Amino acid sequence: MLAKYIEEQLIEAAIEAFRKNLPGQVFVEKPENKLQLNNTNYPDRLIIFKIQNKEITYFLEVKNNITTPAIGNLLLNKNKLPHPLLLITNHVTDFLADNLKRKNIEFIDTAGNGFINQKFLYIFVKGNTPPDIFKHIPKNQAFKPTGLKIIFAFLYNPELINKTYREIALQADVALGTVGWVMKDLTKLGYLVKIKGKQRKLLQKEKLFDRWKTEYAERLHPKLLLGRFTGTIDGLPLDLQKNKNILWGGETAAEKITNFLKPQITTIYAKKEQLNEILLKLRLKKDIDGTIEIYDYFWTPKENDNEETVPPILVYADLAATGEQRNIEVAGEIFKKYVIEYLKEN
DNA sequence: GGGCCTAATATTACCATGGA
DNA sequence: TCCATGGTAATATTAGGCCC
Repeated sequence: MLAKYIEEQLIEAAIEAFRKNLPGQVFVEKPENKLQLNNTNYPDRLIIFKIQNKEITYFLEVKNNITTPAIGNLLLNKNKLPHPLLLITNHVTDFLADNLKRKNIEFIDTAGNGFINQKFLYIFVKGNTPPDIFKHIPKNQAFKPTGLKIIFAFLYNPELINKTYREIALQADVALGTVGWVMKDLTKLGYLVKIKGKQRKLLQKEKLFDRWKTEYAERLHPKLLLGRFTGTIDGLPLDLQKNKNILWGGETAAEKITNFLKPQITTIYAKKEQLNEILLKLRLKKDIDGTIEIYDYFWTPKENDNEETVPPILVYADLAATGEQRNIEVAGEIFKKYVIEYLKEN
């Protein structure tokens, strides 16, 4: 989550830059009252453009940087809203501008680039560079890779929230000191409170998950990739499955859960130390363009967990991260059917 | 591409506190 | 007093940018 003052600065700068593209034609209003939206955690504000006696209302989605996974999340969210969604971001590169345009995601950035596609107004500007002040915006510890591991551990196993820092560090596979940083951050951001003296409680789980899945895809998921391979896979090695050391993920897991998707990429999550054994058993060959991806199995499975796929929250995050329309639709189904269970407030 | 420098991030080791 | 726990300063590691 961006700090509020940075978010405000981004909005102001982007609007100002956008105004310069159309001098004298744009008026902006920001309603004072925060909106209450059913079944939607964000965005929490809207913006009204008045152009040539016509008016359009947008919900705002503010991002420091926009990436493929973030685009996937925007596609997931934009159809839930009663008004169109306007992305405000630091900088949209030429490539990204074309990509957003193709996916009909409207945006403006601090450099003056933008894409507006309404019946009475069409604007597409790209190629401008942003001002220096927005180049380095600090991130919260909670949404750095180790923090993301901890948040996942809490969402996957809610009981962990009231374990000791040492137990949390062990389960999430991070250092003890990291837990302290992350807990402090989550409290500061309003996702964690202490009740009845010592009990901890996770708040706004859906909002936290929404943020997690975006940051996971951008910051942790790429780090977990152990390699890409080619070969033919008929099934997972049974002995490794029994020990819960190897699971299907991504599109492959989505296919097994929903039967809707025909996977183009085979995704496997496995313990790093067993990679060589897996490659031998499945006869896989390293290939940077291969369609079999193996990721590091970074969490600790629950005792009673006997699934052959990774937890649905991870399947959902993996699908959203691809930014592919066909995966986004299946991700939506998985959310309604499975993910929502993990996000219930207790 | 390699070497260097710097900043960001993660871990380790230690300290303070509170309860038994 | 001892031990478990939460908290944090110091240190190590990693990543990214720049120059040659």
